[in-house]
Amino acid sequence: MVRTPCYDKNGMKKGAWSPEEDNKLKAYVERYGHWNWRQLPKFAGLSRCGKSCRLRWMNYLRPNVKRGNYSKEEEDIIIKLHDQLGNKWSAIAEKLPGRTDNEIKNHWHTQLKKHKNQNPETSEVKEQSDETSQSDGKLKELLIETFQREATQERELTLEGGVVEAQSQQTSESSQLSSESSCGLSSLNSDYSLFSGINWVADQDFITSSESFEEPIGNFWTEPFIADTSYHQNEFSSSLVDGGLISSYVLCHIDDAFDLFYQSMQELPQYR
DNA sequence: AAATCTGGCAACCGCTGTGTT
DNA sequence: GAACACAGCGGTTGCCAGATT
Repeated sequence: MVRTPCYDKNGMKKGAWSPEEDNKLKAYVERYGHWNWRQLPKFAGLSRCGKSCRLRWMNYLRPNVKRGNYSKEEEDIIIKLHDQLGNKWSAIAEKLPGRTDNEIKNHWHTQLKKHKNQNPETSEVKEQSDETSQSDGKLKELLIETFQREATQERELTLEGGVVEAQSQQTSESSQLSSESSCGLSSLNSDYSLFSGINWVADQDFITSSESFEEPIGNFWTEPFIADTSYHQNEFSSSLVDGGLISSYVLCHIDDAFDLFYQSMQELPQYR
């Protein structure tokens, strides 16, 4: 099922990921964000290339990634969108929250392509008509349902995260600041010299290798996090974060979900 | 029971687009 | 505008598990 682990000439590990590697990557990204995929493995204590880390995170470790068990509705959406968009797997994945482009692509090649060949009439691109409206209606319903499910999950995460956040704030300053960076740093310029003196290295409990870093380690995590403030566009969000009620990481995902939902709705004819 | 075939999926590779210098 | 670095995308491959012979 998976490639056997091996090392390339640069000493980079390839092939299947071990649970230990998964834990390191997950812990690092959740804590510090993916501010630079190329540099990330070094700081996370992984002997992997950045691309490999990104892929593993996006397709497997990322929160809310759904695996297997495609519903009929989801398959219909994939078929419909494939008719419209072709092999734009990332674009198709955007319409199916929780599904990754890689997984959709695999599912297409292993299941839906056959299905489509067997039922060619279902794959026709229909003109704007009553039929289209009907299928768009179903699509809309599914999008709403999916969005509501995602939003519920996010709320649960928010509540859990808020408690954890509040607790960790009491015990450790660094945990508060690091969690905020999970989202904010992701959108930052990769020139991390902006943050000279930052301890980007994962905590030692995430790292088993003896690799050390010579960059001076400063007190970044106890200082105001400038970049992240630009991310919150309303006072409510900011106050929640400032108040320690929720982490900006959670807020980012909620924002993403809203954006995705809004974008999806905009593309339906009756909502244009 | 052993050998072979096939399906499914994780992961790699190479290309492209975008941003920065 | 050229050169470079990086992230992201889509095609493809490698390998395992289960099915079939």
